[in-house]
Amino acid sequence: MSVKERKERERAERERLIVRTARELAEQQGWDAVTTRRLAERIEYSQPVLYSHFRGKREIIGAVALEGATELAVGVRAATSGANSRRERVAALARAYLDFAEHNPAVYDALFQLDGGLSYAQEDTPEPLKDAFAALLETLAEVAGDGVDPGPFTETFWAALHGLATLTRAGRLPPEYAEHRVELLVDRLAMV
Amino acid sequence: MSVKERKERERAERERLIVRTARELAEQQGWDAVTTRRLAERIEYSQPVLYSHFRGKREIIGAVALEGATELAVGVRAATSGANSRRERVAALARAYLDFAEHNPAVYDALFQLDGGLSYAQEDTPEPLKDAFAALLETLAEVAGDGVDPGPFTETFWAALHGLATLTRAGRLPPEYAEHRVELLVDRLAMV
DNA sequence: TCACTTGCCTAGCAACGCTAGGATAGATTC
DNA sequence: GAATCTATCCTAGCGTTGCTAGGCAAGTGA
Repeated sequence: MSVKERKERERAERERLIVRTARELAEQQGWDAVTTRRLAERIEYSQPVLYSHFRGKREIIGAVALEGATELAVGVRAATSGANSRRERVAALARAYLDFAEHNPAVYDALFQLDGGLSYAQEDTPEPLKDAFAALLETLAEVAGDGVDPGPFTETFWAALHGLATLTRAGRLPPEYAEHRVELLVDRLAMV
Repeated sequence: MSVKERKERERAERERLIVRTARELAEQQGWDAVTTRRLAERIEYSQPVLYSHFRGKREIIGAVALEGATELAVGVRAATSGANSRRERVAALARAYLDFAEHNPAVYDALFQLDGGLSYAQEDTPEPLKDAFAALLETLAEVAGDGVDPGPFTETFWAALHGLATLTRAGRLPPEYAEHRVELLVDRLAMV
């Protein structure tokens, strides 16, 4: 049975290779450059191999998104755990979120801009996505304010961060006041 | 010379037809369905005719975006002009913005999600885009708060609205608390 | 009437996502 | 050790995309 196990291991390894390569390619040249042909060439297999691991390009994007969600959650928790006041925690959360979006634009797109075939905000939502939201909720719940439901409050704060992240990166917002905008968000939205 | 004038008129008319048709098709079936072939068929001309008006598909998206920017500005100004208090004006602005995004998803995408080849937040930014931002600024400047630059404040508020609009429509936010989220944004961000 | 310009269409290119079907290499059986 | 069977992977190709070259025909001016 060890032959079968070895093959399964190799197969899993190749799947990780596909996701990693897709991510690298997307970060280097954008998702438009991630074609099935180019991706296949980079992993040194033929195109149809991709389809033995994923239903299609969409599912590959989804796999990158899930990887990103896990990292985002880790990043946010790491940033907030080092802060001592509620105000500092919220600011750290905002900066960690925007940093992630800035330094991993392709992954961020896979998560929140592109169609990766994932379901959001539902029962069958994949665990990494739920957990990323939970990471935000943990810090934001304590600054929602009296009588304000932490869920919708987190959603609103998150939406604001998402707007800043996407509009800034798309060149729709001038970069000079970036820090000022974050301060505004933290000081006004959070009840600290 | 009247022959030449007639031809110019007809040409301008056909250009409007292209933009209008692209917009209709995009609203009906999404931008993915707006292929040059389908678009050409709908306007009852051949594909290359499109390229005698626009450099490519991107520029057609850009044209739809500019049309949308004008309408968005009109909508926001109409909504705010009917409100009597600062609080009401900001709330009306937020609702008008989100209504526009909800009822014209394809146009909204052309404006803020897709690449229409337009430049934003710069000197050479097309007038309709500048004016749409100005429409937001007019109402939001009066609630920025003491010592807060209205520009970055408007940018921040806008980003929050944009986040709500896109995440809601993409199914990333549950629809049930939509109104609650708007209230939060208005009550907290604006100094009313 | 003839030349010329203008405007449009047919046909085709390279690249896309995805798939059918055949070849080959390895495991299993006798 | 030879034969068969299975699983794995590749070649080739389909239909579609954005975009363009080249030719035809209708209308303009001499």
